[in-house]
Amino acid sequence: MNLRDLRYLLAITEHQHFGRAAEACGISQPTLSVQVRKLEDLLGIALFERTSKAVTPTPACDRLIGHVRAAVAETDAILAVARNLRDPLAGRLRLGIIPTLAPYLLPLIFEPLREALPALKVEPWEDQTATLLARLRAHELDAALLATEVIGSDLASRPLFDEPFLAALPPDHPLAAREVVAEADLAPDILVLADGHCLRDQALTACGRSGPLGDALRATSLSTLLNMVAAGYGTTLVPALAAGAAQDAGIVLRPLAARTVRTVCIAWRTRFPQRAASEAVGDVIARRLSGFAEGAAAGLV
Amino acid sequence: MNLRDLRYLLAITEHQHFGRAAEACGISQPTLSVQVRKLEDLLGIALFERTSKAVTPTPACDRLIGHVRAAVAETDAILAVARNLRDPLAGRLRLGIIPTLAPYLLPLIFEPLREALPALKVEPWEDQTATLLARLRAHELDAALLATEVIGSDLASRPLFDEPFLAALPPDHPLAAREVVAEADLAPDILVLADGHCLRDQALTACGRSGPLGDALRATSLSTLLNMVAAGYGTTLVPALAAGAAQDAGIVLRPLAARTVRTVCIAWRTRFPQRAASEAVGDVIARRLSGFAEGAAAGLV
DNA sequence: AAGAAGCGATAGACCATGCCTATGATAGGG
DNA sequence: CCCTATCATAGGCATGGTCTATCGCTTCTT
Repeated sequence: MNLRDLRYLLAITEHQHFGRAAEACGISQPTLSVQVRKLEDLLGIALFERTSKAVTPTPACDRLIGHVRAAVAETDAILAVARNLRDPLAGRLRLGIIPTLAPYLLPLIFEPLREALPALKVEPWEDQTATLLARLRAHELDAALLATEVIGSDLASRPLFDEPFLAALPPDHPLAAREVVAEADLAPDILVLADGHCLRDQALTACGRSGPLGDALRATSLSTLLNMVAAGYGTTLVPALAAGAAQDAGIVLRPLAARTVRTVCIAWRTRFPQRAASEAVGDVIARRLSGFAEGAAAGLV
Repeated sequence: MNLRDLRYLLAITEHQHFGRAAEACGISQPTLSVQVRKLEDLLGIALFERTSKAVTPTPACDRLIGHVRAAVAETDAILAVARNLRDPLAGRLRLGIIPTLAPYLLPLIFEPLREALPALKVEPWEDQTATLLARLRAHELDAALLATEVIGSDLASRPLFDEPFLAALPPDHPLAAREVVAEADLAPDILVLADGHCLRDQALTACGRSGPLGDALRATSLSTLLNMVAAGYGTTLVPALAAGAAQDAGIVLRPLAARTVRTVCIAWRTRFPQRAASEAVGDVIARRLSGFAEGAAAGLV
């Protein structure tokens, strides 16, 4: 059975006339006759009572016509919904973001995103890198903002901007007196996040420390970590986007001698059909944060 | 858009695998790939994310799939309903019956009809001949039981059985003493039905009367007419099927000398597609009433 | 690390089917 | 009695759905 034939059927019931129904369908009258005859043969029932005067639906046709209308309406709905979904920059984009980035980056990009991609509903999801990648592979996320390059044939990534690290010191810390702090100087009393945070490894690598650390020194969130530093428990490296939050907590920030940065990337499945959406989101973020690294590294107290 | 493609789409979402979905659809895998690709092009959106490992519906597909299921379900419903309607001796038959026949014939044929045509739902409709014919032509009835032959190229009819008339007399009427009553003897004080009833004209013709009649003598139903006769207002001719009702009313019945009958016919539109149904109903009625005329005309008190 | 296997995409050939124009058959009207 | 209107039929054409064979890619295995 063909949807086209169902539309023909509706046209005939509406016009009660083969010629005019055919015209309404944009086909010739013989074609309409043949197709309706075929449909009648297929269904095994007569659908219309033909006279040279009028064409009347049979009782059987009356019984069927409701379902016919419903079927045609549903297919029209398919087309209509598809038309609305056609814009690749429309719909929703489930965007994973690592916890050391989300609270500080999101406020900056919400408004630009809404402005540049009004039809795209970006749904943030905060989790650590490994979890984000797993969810990305499981199709539970469409893209993810990470501070690490993504390797693997099924996933691809693209750098968006560099985020400098800053030395975070208690106000009374000896290093707070310096204009610039060397990364290695932070090593002795550095505090880091718990396992799983990419920031933890990046901080340890930057300051050249690799030995074991006491459990008490592992904060579960950057916010907690900042509070611990402010309370004098030690020092740490903070990503520049969190500078404001760090200063609010009463922390002294200093540029790093080697100007260490981490690169924020957007990652997606290579087969992701709405790739244009994740590309566009990446563009908006990159543009919003262009030049951020230079300003952040230089312009601090 | 094609219904077949929608079924393909459902198969893929179910199996998440082109090869197995193709097998389930009874087509080859390349065909399925091509058709789905065409559907995606038509809709302008990607429906599946293909990997060598898995085939995952896109969010857009998730949005559409409900309508797809509904459309396919409706077309399946069309096929199912058609299957049920295919048997011409199934479904409903709107059967018009004249008022002087309906109350007396219907009790006799209901059970035989149910037995012979269990799938056919006969829906009786009681009206006078002219109205029945109009409704028949307007496709508001499928067949009609009349006491007149039908003329016209759009309608056809077939005799089913002869129904004798009987003389209906008040118990104390002079004619009640006779074994057989001549039709013409009823003329002087005959009572007839109101205009529009075929029985009215038939009774008047039978007894040879044609002059004007008083308004008071025109009953609006055979039941009322019988009560009027029983009350001594006059005489009439009753169709034999109403004999029982007449006797119950206290009327004396006598055979007629000329054995006048009326012929009950079934009428239908010549183009009526379910003609087999009306034919079958006619057969059942004719069989049930075969030999009725002889018995009714002879076997009365 | 290399070969094998599984999977979807592509190419080219075939044929079913929907479409058209021209014509026929039938009924109704001037 | 012809003429018109209507639906049905016939034959030719083109689109498009289907097949088999093959490719490209990924993944598993040895």
